[in-house]
Amino acid sequence: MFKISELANEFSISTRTIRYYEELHLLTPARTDGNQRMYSKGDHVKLQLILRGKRYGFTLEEIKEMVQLFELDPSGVKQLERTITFGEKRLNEITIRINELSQLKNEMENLLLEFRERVKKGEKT
Amino acid sequence: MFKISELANEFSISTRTIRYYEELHLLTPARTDGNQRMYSKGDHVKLQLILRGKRYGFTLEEIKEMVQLFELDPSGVKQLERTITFGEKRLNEITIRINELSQLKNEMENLLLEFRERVKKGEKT
DNA sequence: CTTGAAGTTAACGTTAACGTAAATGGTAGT
DNA sequence: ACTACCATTTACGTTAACGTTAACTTCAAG
Repeated sequence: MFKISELANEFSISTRTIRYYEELHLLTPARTDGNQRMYSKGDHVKLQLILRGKRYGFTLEEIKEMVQLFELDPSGVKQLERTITFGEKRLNEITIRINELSQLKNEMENLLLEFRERVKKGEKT
Repeated sequence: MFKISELANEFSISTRTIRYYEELHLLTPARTDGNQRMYSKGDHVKLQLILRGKRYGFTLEEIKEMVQLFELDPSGVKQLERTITFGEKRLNEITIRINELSQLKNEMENLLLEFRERVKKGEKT
């Protein structure tokens, strides 16, 4: 169990941000006797997912869907199948992103090689 | 050479967006006799880079630096070395992102496997 | 040479994702 | 019980990244 400031410190975000995620129903911590938020290990994992999602430009709304995917315990098979379909879509998007990023990486690597060549020649002449 | 609406259509963005990128000095198209914007092949490439950068959550300010990296033709060796250093930093960031994304991909794949197992069992009993 | 589509600048509007401040309540150590 | 610090809600403020509107100009087709 974590207090809000503990999470904030660990992830280097503000408590406001964490409470904001609760406003959007991305997190739903339990409360203590005195009405203070108590975050479980599961909340901790969810917050990690949220922050990771943000780093790839997903909106909080999109992240909400992904987080819900991780917390769902669908009972009916119909619901399960819809969940799988949605998950596969997300997975495809992510695969595309990985490929694009790899391409960008290659472009930058080539660019840097060119530059290093130029430095060499500049030094030798 | 492209007109602004041609670029907008090709990339499915608004002309306002393209002009906004010019406000931020991300693009600097030439002008026709009648003061209309004409985009070169180089501008076309830059716009691709900008949109790709956006998909990974980079801000336009950050993208500006990356785009400038691609258009720089540094003459002095000192400047070249600084450019390389900067490029290497960016490259590291991108590598980290690729790794994180791959991890997320694995997690989702496992999740989907679990779900598919559950569907199977649900069908068989 | 007119006419409609597409271009221009300037300026104000909008939304997501928080920041910040105020007023107040809870908690832990002495 | 006092102190210092953390928590709470409410509400207004801020910034990036455009959208939208207005008032006009330029281009291309007939």
